[in-house]
Amino acid sequence: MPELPEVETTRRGIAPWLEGRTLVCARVREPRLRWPIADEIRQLGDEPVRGVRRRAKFLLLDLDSGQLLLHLGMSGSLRVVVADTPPDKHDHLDLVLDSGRALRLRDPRRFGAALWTSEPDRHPLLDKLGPEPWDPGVDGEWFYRKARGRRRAVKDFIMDAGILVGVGNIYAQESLFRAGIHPARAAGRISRKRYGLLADTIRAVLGEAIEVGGTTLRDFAGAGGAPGYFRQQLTVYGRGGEPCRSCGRTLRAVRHGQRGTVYCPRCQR
DNA sequence: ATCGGGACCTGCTTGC
DNA sequence: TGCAAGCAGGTCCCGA
Repeated sequence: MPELPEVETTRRGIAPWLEGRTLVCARVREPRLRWPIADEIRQLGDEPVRGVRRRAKFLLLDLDSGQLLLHLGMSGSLRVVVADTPPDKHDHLDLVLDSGRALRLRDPRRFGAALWTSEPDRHPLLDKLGPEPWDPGVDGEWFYRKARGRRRAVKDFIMDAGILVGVGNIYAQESLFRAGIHPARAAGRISRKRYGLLADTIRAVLGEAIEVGGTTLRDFAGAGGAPGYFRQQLTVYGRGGEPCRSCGRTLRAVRHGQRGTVYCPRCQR
């Protein structure tokens, strides 16, 4: 479900309910997520929430004793609920607040995570991450240098969180279409100029998706339950076999690795 | 060093 | 209508 725009939409939705409030306790119903829910989280009590930030697709809750990291994986979502609301089958974790509300993590596939670090922003999983798409220096020249000698498909390259964070399967396809780049083209065989366009395009696509509250697929909704509206702006994702909105040619759907990929064989080279 | 593939899960859609 | 296969937004880790 969540790519960067969905995570950022979630962050904006939950932050006003958390910041300035005190976390009273955590209730763990199912600790078996991608990694077991950290013991430190179970033992939390009476800690003011100093901030709710995002790094890549992690949500970071800054507390005085350390930092709680939440990842939504493929199917995770966060809602703010009245604390005694009966949990759904897949509601694995509640962070109970002094306001009588709780931040509730739901994740049917359990690819998500709830982790802990006593050193803010220094969890091992954060250390290997590349820059955010909006970080200064992420431009055509930067991509071009990073891609030197690489033969792998540019789609895989831009989805590699060690290179750049925040580009998942939906927005990789959308960005490559808008930039006119074939998803299977070798990363090392793209010019500075085209990478410059791609860098701008990735920021534009992600930015537009954040502005409209992300993409609603299946059951994604923001923290308040409102759907995201980027779905209406998807140009290639999920449209294999349908006509290209730019040239009319039939969009091709292929499988690259294990992931579906749709592109226009005429507009993307 | 770089890469491709498998693995982790459940639920919904599709096709026989 | 029932059942199985296929597919889904992420990403770590392994072996080649």
